Amino acid sequence: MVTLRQLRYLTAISETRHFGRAAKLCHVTQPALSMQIQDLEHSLDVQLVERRRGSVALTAAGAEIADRASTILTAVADLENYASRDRPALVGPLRLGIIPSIAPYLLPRALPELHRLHPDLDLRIRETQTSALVDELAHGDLDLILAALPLGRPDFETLDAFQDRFLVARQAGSGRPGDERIDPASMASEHLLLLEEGHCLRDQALSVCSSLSPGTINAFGASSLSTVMHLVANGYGITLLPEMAADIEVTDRVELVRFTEPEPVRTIGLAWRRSSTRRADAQALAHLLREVRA
Amino acid sequence: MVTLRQLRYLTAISETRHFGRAAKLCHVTQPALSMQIQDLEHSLDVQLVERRRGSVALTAAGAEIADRASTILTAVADLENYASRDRPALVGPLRLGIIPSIAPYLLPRALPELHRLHPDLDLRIRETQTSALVDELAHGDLDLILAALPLGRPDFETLDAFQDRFLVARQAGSGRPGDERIDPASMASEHLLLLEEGHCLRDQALSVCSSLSPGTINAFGASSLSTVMHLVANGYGITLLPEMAADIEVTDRVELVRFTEPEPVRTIGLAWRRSSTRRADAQALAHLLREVRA
DNA sequence: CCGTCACGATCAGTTTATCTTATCGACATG
DNA sequence: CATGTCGATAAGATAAACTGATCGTGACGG
Repeated sequence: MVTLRQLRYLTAISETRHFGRAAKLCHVTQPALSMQIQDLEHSLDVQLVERRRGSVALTAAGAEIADRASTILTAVADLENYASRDRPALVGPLRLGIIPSIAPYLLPRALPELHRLHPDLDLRIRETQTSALVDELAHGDLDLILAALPLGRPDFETLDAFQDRFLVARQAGSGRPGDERIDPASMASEHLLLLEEGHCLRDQALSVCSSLSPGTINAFGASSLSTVMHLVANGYGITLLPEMAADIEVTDRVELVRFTEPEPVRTIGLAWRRSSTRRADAQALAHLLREVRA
Repeated sequence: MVTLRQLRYLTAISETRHFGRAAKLCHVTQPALSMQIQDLEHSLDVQLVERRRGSVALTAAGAEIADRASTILTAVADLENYASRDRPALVGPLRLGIIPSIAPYLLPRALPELHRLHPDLDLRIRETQTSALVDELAHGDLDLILAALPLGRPDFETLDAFQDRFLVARQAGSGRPGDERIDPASMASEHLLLLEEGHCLRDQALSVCSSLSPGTINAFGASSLSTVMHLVANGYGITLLPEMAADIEVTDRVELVRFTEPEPVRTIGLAWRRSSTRRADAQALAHLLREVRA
């Protein structure tokens, strides 16, 4: 009979590729884990692990089973959390993922408030790009992510927090006086600086300026908005700046111009696994985010 | 710590609403089951079952947890089956659901052949309407269903087996000679006989004859095609007959007329849970079904 | 009003599962 | 060839789970 314990041990093997370390991960001794894996192999009648000199590897079947096991364990974890579904929101551990184009600008304002209003919240923050956050959320390594929506994941539930305008940032004094608004279509001739591949902000900026020919795009994307803005300040080009970053990234060597109506925006919101029970947390957090932004 | 055993026992309670019978279902004694349920309630810190005089009922939380438990147990069962994924197809137990407008016409031809070619197949057939089959497949009570596609379930994988033409069946001699084909739009004035609500064939017929006003539809749907055809034979109206039923349902008091091009068809195919490992079975079965139809 | 029944809870004792510690054997590496 | 790493195995301890007997409560019938 397959047990959850066996599945847990198998996923530990899958993560560590090492019996000893997997055992430590599961807080048991190595023989205990070895035996459970053997039991699992016998009850499924398939070899799951290749014990080779030097290192272990999962067989094809082992990888597939480990993958399914991981899904099942996440479902069980969500079931366990469901019990405490009507506890007050924002209490206890919460693993929150945030994309890099939000975290540095929102956290300084949100964290003090969050700590003041919800002192019992044990927040663990992870900052990385959307695709990694999505994977980790699906896998159960995160409880909630804050990113630009939509994510296109039917297994997630989402909640819009607010809209964030895109502005054009250019070197101070480089614009003709009097042109107060910029038409996205008119940006074709400018030198647009962008983040490197993988940042959703890059894709959003490109879709705002869809008329740009690929040749005018800076091939060497920067890895942080801060770097991009320093380039802008020194006249290397222009960029699209999310409004929420304006406070922090804008110096007096840079000026901001709004787009013509309808102004392009990105929708910032929260997402969680449908099977998890984080709606209350998401709603409370979204409310707080709207507050600190105002 | 939640265990699969506890989840199994809970689903048994959910199905039987009775500790004793649930225990029998799980092949344990009642105290064993009672204790596991109590353990589960303690580890989730929620009351799952209301022990009332006379009968037991699940609490709201209990119902939700039982539902999740059932999903998890299905996933585990599929994981267990995955091990034997590359065994020969159509061997061992296979629970197959078939809709009523297919089963009586295809089974007489398919079953002998199936038995001849796959003597080791232990086939259990369930015949009921699509919606029930879909629920049972999702729940893990069936392995495969044969129905009119699409089913609109992203958690299912499907395989088209063949197309089945719709024909018009009317009382013999009731048509004007020489009109060899019927235009779906021209059926507005006829008296269309249909199966009762819930049969997908009824909905398909209605969509073929979309121009029909609701008033001309027979309000008292029959519960079997056979009954409908007897009504047709006696001049009570006409009906749409799937071509595969023609052999069996058509007598010399009934005549069939084909529709004008493009002839309306239904797509018959197989569906299984994405997480299960029934593609090989489905492919083999679809192949055999195409053979016996030819 | 009391005996009986149905049903879930509880208890005691046994069986089974799982764990730990100690050790083995195979294979590297210096 | 000594040493270290790693997974398997063995023996005994501990924990989990089960059975069979029994209890307590409420329903029902005479």
